[in-house]
Amino acid sequence: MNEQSPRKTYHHGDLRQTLIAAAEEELAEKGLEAFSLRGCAKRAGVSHAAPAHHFKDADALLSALAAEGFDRLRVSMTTAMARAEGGLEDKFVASGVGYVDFACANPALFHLMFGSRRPDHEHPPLSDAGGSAFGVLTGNILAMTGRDYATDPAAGEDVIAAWAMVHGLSELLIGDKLHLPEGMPREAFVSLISAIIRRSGPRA
Amino acid sequence: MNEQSPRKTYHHGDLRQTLIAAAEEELAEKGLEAFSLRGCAKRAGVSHAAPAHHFKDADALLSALAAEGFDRLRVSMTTAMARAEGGLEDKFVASGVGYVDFACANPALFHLMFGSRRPDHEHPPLSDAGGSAFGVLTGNILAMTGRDYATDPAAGEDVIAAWAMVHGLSELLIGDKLHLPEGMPREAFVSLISAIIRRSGPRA
DNA sequence: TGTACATCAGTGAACGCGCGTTCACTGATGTAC
DNA sequence: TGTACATCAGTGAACGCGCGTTCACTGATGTAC
Repeated sequence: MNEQSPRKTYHHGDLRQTLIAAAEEELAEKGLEAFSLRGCAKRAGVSHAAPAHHFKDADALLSALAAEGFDRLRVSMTTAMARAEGGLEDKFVASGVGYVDFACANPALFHLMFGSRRPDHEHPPLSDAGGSAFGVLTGNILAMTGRDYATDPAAGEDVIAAWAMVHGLSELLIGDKLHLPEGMPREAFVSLISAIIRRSGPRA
Repeated sequence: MNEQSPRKTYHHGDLRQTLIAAAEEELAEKGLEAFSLRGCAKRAGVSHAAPAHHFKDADALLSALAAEGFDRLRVSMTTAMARAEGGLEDKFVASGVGYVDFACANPALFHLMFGSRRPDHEHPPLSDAGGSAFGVLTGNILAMTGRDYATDPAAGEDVIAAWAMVHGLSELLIGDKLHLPEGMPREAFVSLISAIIRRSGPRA
């Protein structure tokens, strides 16, 4: 759905979801700084006043997009785990690679999710999605150490260390701060970040 | 120098530096998304056309501010190291705490330095300042392992691991993603992040 | 030391732009009877 | 099944706003002689 292909009906049908997709495009191309509701409406092929029927303002649209981002982050982590061979630690490392891969594939969205105060992170659809992604990490720590983050304060250090490591890798890669060899093969890349993520894991 | 206290002379004297300070205020209060050159000029107490004599555009001003940020980041790291007691590893950990402290004290500036494409990171004043801060980290790795990042590819993993960990901690803390206990004493905070940073350090 | 003049730094009015918001409207859909 | 009506979703013109940019200007400073 875009401005090139005008709709046949007066009503759109699924403008809400179309606007979220348009917002992702807008964000990826213009960045958060130049993001505008009018731009999203144009991409969705509707008049600039139409979005008001679905989202109170730009921040509400960005909140919905961020929630979708957290869902996709969770899926990226669990998919990578499901594909991984080996033991619990290998699953844990794979989930971290999934986290980093998501960030590298969706830099602007990742930035919205973690580096912006525009989405309302207290709003249940968003906080729930964030909590579910976080749950993948705490679940892995629980499986490896037997310590439950929800009830055992001692699990905190393991959880923070693992999260900070994958998050830092993601941010530095997105910001192109790590000058990795040009055209580094995927295999070597995964091997490098896996070794680093493993280092952040719970103590044996 | 601000709009409350009008200058006595027609010429400002040091508008360039005043504008950088004003830009930092503007950034901290409004964020990158609402940052404007007119706002900086107003804070500096000059007409909105005056900055053009010192900076080509807003991005040039932000580049100068980012360079200053990297200088201050480096100082935060080296100061923390100088104060630390113990061996090389303790110095290394202290430099990481200095990194995290800088980020927490200057969230908007940190965001400009690492999360924005608006500053020109290739411009020598900025890339040099960034390189110097990075040099503190590689210097510590060299001191601990004997491996020189500049010449020894094997040092890369240690450097990336350490940087990613402190950077990830910084971002998560700034974004208020880690729900640390309310009013956690400084000592406990330092102890927690020190343990985590130590985990990312070079292998014994 | 004075004077003339070039250059520099800051002013303030004017401009066009894209933004969010409002509003009366219209076309489409759903529901009561 | 048909009709009347309420509600919903999208339109397009209008608004005021702050933005960056341009421009002729003016006051201050530096320099040549």
